[in-house]
Amino acid sequence: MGRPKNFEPDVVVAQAMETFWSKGYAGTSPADLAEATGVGKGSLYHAFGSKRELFDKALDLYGRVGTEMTEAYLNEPGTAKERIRAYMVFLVDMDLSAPVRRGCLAANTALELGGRDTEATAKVGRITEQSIRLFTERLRRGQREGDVDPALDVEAQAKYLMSMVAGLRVMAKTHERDALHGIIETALAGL
Amino acid sequence: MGRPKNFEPDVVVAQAMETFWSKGYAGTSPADLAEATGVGKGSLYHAFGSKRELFDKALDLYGRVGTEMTEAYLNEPGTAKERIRAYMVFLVDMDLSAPVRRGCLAANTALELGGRDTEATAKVGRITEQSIRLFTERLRRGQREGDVDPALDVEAQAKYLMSMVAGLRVMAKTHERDALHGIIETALAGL
DNA sequence: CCAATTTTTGACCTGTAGTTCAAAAACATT
DNA sequence: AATGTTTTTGAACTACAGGTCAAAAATTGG
Repeated sequence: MGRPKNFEPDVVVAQAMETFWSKGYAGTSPADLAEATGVGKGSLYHAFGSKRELFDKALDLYGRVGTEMTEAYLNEPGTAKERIRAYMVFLVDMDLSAPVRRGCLAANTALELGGRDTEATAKVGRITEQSIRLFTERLRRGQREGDVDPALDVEAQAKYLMSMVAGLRVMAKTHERDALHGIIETALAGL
Repeated sequence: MGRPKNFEPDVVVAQAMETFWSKGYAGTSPADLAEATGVGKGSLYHAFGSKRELFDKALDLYGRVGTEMTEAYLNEPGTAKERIRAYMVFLVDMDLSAPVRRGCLAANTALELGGRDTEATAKVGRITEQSIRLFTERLRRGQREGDVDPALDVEAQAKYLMSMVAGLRVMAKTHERDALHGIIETALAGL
């Protein structure tokens, strides 16, 4: 009962995510969010409480979608190295093909809010850990299947790969496709 | 002639740099800058024109200081690998020992303003290129001195190292010293 | 159709960002 | 000490950020 919502909360969160992604947290105003979602400011506040709470949901969504994509890429047929390379190339190409170079929402948040905003930082930390876990699992599987050196310290390698991904997405703000692809090859030479 | 300034512009730029570094560009208000520098808002505008122009000077200073430090670290006695490792460890430890995790001003700027603000992005790009050049030169020297494989593609390796540094400084927002040092070791295993 | 409930709308409010400016202050020169 | 020059000070101003609220609108149940 009651008047029905004329928007889908999930799609509003997704639209908000896009906006925060493009403009940053501080750079996104309630008016921006209203315009991006097509929902009135008042309604947004009624539904989500505050800009910050909406951002939290957006960041959660980003983490879920990112995890799904990572999982999907890593688990397609191929060796661990091939799949990790494909994943990195995908990320870089995605960054570069977007009209505005927005990088990684989690990394952006870490750099914009990190240190001051403990909750946001913790959330980014969890997203990061999740990615590291996926890399770890994929490398272990590679060891079982024989395409990854059994002596490799997979935990250390996974953290290294995570760091690599973060670095690539920073570099994507200033560098071109060829340079980035070259970095990927260099980074994976040891695998 | 005329009333003398009661502040050193260079010092003010340095203080502004620290503030932007800690709080980000959008997160730093003119009032913050006045407090950090001890100079009245009006005087700041009189001397620097706008928040944006002051930020430009701060970013330039950051680039110069960063380049000097990189040069100093890379050129102390030791092999290329040893010196690059020492430099990375230094950066990470510096990030971690600061009371507030502020990362790298250039990377922060790239992520906060990158894509929208072309001039800031270009400036970050130049700082990045400078670092890459220093890595390249140090690796070449290593080749001459016999501690770096002569077959190594030093340009590609230098870009890779730059990306690594960027990644490490993002990771420094959420991870601990041990993990970061581990990443450095993994990253340098191929050298 | 009335009551109860929930959402929307749009006006409104407080605080601060970013900037400007007029007047006073501090110097050098004559 | 009067003049010209440059800087400081502090108030003032516009715009917008972030958020609140009262009233209207849209629904369901009785």
